[in-house]
Amino acid sequence: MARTNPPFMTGVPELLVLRLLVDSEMYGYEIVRKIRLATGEAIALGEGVVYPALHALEKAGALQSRRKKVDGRERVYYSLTNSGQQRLAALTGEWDRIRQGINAALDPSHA
Amino acid sequence: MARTNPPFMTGVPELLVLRLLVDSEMYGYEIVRKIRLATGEAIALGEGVVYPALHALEKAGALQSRRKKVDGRERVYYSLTNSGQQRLAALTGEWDRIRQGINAALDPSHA
DNA sequence: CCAAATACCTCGTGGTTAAAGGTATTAGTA
DNA sequence: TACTAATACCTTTAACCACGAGGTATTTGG
Repeated sequence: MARTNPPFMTGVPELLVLRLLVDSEMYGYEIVRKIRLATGEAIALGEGVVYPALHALEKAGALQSRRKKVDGRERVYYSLTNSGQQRLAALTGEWDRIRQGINAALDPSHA
Repeated sequence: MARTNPPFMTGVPELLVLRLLVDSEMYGYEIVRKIRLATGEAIALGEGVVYPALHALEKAGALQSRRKKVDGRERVYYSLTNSGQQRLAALTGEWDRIRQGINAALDPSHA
């Protein structure tokens, strides 16, 4: 339904997924939980956001996946490719640019 | 054409327009230029973004406008309403929440 | 035995940015 | 004088993507 398009979230799922996978390979369900934790509950992405993001990133060559059975339960583990690391670097830079620009505009000291 | 949906820009035009109008009333074309300046060239919004944003905000009751002739040239000046100030406060808070969440996740110290 | 948690997935909606194009007036310049 | 750039307003089209809702199957815990 997506009542309103939530502010400031464009590109955020991709950025967070890429960032988390720097530390270690992870599976989708795990990523959903880790995003809540890593952002201090500020951002909670549903599975309907994370899974499509993972598929898109893999299709784009930024991630690779392997299936693994753990405790008789099937998981799909994702890890960063070289291309994914570059993508993360680019996205992080873009985030810093936008963030600084907005904060400069918000800063009352220019008035 | 919007080749790709640019990262991190959802809600940003609305936020910046509201913020600029705190200082003084302004007209559309002026806002377009001020946004470039206020963000240190980090963000450049076209007229095709700013004008629709102004209309939407006015329709929502966050802005009010008055026409004014300056040097024989017609301008539409916008200013914040009470409702607009509240909206700005809410959006600013939301921006801080998201920003802090993302920065926490990006911070390598958690690894 | 049954509910909740785990783990994966897809589809539809709709809000939002952005580019391109359109009109009209004024200022500068060659 | 003619032409271009700048000022100032606007709309339409298109693509994207986050989100919610819903769906399947297995395992764990009470």
